[in-house]
Amino acid sequence: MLTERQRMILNAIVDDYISSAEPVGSRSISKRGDVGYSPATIRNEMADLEELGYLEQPHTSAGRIPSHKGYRYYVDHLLPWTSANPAEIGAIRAFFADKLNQTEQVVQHAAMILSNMTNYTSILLGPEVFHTSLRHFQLLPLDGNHAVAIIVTSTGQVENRTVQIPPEISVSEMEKVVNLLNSKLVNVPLYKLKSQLYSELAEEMQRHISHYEELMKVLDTALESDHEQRIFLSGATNMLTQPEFKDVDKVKTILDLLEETPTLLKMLTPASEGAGIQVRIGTENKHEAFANCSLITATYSLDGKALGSIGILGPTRMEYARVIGILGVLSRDLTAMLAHWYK
Amino acid sequence: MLTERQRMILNAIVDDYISSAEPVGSRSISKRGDVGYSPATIRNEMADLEELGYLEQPHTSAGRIPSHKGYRYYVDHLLPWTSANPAEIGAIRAFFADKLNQTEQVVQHAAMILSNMTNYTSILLGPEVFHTSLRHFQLLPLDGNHAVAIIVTSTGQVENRTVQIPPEISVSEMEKVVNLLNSKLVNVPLYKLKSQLYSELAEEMQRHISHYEELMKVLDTALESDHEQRIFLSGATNMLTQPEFKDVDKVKTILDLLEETPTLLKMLTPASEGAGIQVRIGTENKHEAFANCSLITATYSLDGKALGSIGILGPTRMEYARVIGILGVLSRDLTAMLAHWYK
DNA sequence: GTTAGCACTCTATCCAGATGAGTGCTAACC
DNA sequence: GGTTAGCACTCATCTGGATAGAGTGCTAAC
Repeated sequence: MLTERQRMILNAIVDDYISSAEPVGSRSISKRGDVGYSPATIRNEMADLEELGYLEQPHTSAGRIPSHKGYRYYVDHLLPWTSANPAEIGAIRAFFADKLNQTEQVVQHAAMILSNMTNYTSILLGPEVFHTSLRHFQLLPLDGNHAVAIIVTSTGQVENRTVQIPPEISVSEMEKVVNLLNSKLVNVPLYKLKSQLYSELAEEMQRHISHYEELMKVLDTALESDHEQRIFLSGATNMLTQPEFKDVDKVKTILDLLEETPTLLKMLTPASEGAGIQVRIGTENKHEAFANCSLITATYSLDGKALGSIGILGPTRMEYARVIGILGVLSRDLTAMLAHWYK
Repeated sequence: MLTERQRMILNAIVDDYISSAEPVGSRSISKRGDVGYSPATIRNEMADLEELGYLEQPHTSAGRIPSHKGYRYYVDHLLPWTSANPAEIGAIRAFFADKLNQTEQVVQHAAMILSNMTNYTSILLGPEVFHTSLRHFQLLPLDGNHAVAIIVTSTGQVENRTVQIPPEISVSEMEKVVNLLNSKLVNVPLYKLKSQLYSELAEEMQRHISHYEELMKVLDTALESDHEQRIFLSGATNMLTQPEFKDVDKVKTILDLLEETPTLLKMLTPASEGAGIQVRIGTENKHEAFANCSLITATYSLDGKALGSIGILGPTRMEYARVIGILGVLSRDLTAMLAHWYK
């Protein structure tokens, strides 16, 4: 258990280090207006805090920098969990007032806004497939052999896929099948579409429709879920402006990881439903490349179900308070907008 | 006019520098098996080549590096314009055999293949809007107030956009209009859709349809061409592995430019139709940030019209021969595949 | 409990000299 | 005349030592 003074000093050190990226010494802490102690006193406390594991010393005669444990304590106990400041809130609101477009575009632009505002890297996960269902299915013939299968989801996303139509299947038959699908599969979650197709419709189709085999093959590819979750990245190069990443090799491992969609997906998937804003510091992110990074994530939702998430990636020395404020406002607004938009 | 020996020496220097990224000296050229002259002779020629502007010296006692003019000469006159080697061709072919999906996915994956094969950054421009026309238009109601406008193009791309439907417009009226559009606007190039709507259909609609004003507003947004051309980037971080970009600041200006879609678009748009493979060296790219980069582009087409283009961005010291070979094979195959796919 | 003072530690920076790659020039060679 | 060996010269880079400065830990005084 830390004393009040230790908490204050730890707070001051983290704050200082966040803005300077240099080890902070006892003198500079002592000189701050809000700290009424001499450097010597601060030094004693710093030695204690180091022994407790909250601070680290790069070398004997350098100042202290917060350890991961120190950041963790800072985030959990010292951070002012304020909302974003009015100017920032204004910018976010203006963005939503402006862009009442389709979900995906909003999400994409939100990523840009975020990275511009924070100067960190923003990662957005598009509306999640698991919680969306089929609203409408359609096949548009392109020519004799091909058609576009169009799937409209409950969140208004449109997925499309070109399929090959065997010549022996007639247009009228195709139409019959599409109607059947629309009457039976609407409101079924996307990821269940295929199993549902086999369990509920196969029998009926087999009775009424010729060329059953070929048709099923077409539908199978049409409903193929390449619904890979969409990931929108913005401001990846902001990493390059951080002094801790002035080493090209280090930054490369990070940027490479950012190009790996599956990894990002795993990272952004919230640990527990509705956990609100999560902060993962340094090695708490499972990846070695992110050992010196922190990731702050929030989710946005529709009908109380998490639809996607928003993440900000920066150095462990990150402006936690500000980012958390902005993320909070944005995720709330995104949720509100989706609710209003899709009732 | 260069002598044969000068050409050979220039060729050797460029080759050497491409693989080493270090200024090359007379001795190392002399030691190559295919050059039968002593360092002194080479030095004399090098001095001449420098005077002619083909070589540069970073400082007095360093070796020579090719100037932009030198690279240009190399590309125009010395380069073996061979095709890619069998292994590379095999990899490309395997990719096309595997991925007979929709155009956009193919393009996206092609970008990845390219950057992996070359270790440079690949930039692909998706099928171009100017040369595609409307194949089918459709409005799918989502709820009382919204509908998804779906535009299928002649190349099989599907664009979609959510629009707001004023309550006073009835479903049957909407259907009438959609049918009208499909009968009158099919095969009209996308970028002409809106003007055509006003010039050819406005009058007829005004006569037959109530709520004309509101309807036009809906159609106007529905046909809005946010057909921003799609750009697929891959391997942007490969830039970081190049020794000439070990300076974080330099690489940042490049990566930042890569995030600017409009700039890339301008760069990748071919200077002249059907120009085949183009090589832009250093400052020939209009942007300062690319002063030390070269961009090699090729186009792929359908019915003889350029549909999109493929680009490889690397340092001016780039493996021109190899990249050109690979790009040639890929653009031909992409063209062939599109032709086969959409007849 | 707090603070001033001081010796100590360690890094970063600067400078001088050594190193070596590579050139340009001259003179000799074929 | 073209080619090459030899040599002096240049210049970036590397090395090691000296120095400055930031910051600590400890002790003693307040």
